[in-house]
Amino acid sequence: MEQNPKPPPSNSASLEKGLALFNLIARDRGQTPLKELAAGLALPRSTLYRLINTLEGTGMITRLEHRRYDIGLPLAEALHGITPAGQLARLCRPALRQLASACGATAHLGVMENDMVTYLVKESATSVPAALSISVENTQLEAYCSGIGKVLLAWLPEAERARYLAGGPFVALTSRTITDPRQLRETLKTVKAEQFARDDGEIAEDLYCLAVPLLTSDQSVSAAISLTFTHAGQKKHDDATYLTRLRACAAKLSRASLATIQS
Amino acid sequence: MEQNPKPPPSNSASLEKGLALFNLIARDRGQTPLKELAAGLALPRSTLYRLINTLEGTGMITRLEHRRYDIGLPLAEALHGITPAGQLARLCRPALRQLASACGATAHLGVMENDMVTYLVKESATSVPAALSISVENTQLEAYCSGIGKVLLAWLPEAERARYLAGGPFVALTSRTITDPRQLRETLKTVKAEQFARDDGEIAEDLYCLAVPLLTSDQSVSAAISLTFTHAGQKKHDDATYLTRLRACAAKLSRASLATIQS
DNA sequence: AAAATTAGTCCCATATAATGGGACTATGGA
DNA sequence: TCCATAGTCCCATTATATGGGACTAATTTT
Repeated sequence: MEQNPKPPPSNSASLEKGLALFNLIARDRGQTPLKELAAGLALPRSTLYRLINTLEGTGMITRLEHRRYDIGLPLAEALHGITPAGQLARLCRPALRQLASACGATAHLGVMENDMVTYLVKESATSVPAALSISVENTQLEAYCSGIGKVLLAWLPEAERARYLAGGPFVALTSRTITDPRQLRETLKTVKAEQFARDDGEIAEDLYCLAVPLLTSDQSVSAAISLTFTHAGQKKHDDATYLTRLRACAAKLSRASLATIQS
Repeated sequence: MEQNPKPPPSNSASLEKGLALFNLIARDRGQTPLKELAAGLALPRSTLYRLINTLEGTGMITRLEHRRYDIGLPLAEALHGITPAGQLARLCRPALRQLASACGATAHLGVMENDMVTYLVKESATSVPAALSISVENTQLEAYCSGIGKVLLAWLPEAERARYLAGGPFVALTSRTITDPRQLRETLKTVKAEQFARDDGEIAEDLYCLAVPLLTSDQSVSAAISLTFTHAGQKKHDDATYLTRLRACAAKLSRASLATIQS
């Protein structure tokens, strides 16, 4: 019941056990008594406490009353200011920059927040065309009319998507913007089937954009990336070429979000 | 060059090594190439990479380009929303509640932020006397006129304290408020010498308060705790009695902030 | 208040599992 | 294209994590 690629690549079992324990504590935050928490790990008492003590000694966890444990203050200090979104941007930016430069276009990374797309990264090959000033890092845009938005919507759980589609109205930003919920639903179906989204002038007349998801191990989507061109501008190749590059980039980035303690 | 109490209480060496490595990465955030970063740990390459891979496999770290490593996305997600102040409050609250109840008074925990005291915890034995409504959790009060403020000022590095004292004016809140920087400086000297601060009606006529520091292993101060009584109210014992309890509580809480990876 | 249960520590013989030397391959800079 | 260094893999050795169990401390029950 391990992963297919490589059973155990090369690891340190006791480190892994200790981290698994830490992971449990970090998620539980002192709600559950240790015994119950660690039941799943099936560690002998002796070993369990040895690990607990080492974790505590290094500041990863603190012991609170009633046999409960919580994240340690030193760790909280070391990780102060770290947010999932910030970290995602940090980890993905170099690859997006490279993608943008290789394709002579603008690359974006976005996530869904309150039914809007938040752009976390924007990297451009050269100077940004004027039309592209609509997207700014750490600001939001509507989801229904952008490539990234459509990808994120397409991978949403069905219930969520239904709620979103019912929540219109979808204002037309250009003559090509999809404003009919039924048509949007069909489009999203296609997006999911084809594993990419296209925005052909739906957000601004002269913008063309291709987007693909960043899939996690459980096939859910954490974020999406896109390549945007000005129509007038330099779309030198056909969609397939750009999609290949986008997907290569997505695959590379997905690896970063893969890992978590299993079992 | 270990701690005095117990040389190595009982630990898991490989877990410790792994966490020491993680600690370095978490503080460095990909600025330094691995080799240089881990130089101090003196680990053989083989072992170093085994640890790195295990850390990466559990989502603690991510590998980025140019032999650099950063905090992993899964960890960032697990620890999202955790702040040092929040964690400090969380860890200390139970002990302060107990202290308050045992002393029949109100207990506070505060830290210094931008020359003001931020109150992170406020726990009262019974219903809060009206005079005590001045302090509210997560809001700030001036430092120069409160017990906690004076403790925090007293343990500040000399340069910082000088800057603070030069930064007046110190507005009188009652007839007893210390408003003269020179007198305040003397008071702080006494506070440091006696290891506690007293506020006798300096912030509000009928409030009496005793405060002690939460010392970390390096003798710096992260926070201070206090007991506040209404003068009219129930100060049943003399200062010494309350100070003993305050200090016992402080000692207990200090342990929580002690740990960090040592060299 | 005493007895019983459970948490947490300590010790130590054993063998498991981390170690690290070294060969090998990938990567990336020049 | 070459060279240096990063990173992987393998394996014999033994250092080190393991876990049983005795023991103490802290809680809870009666």
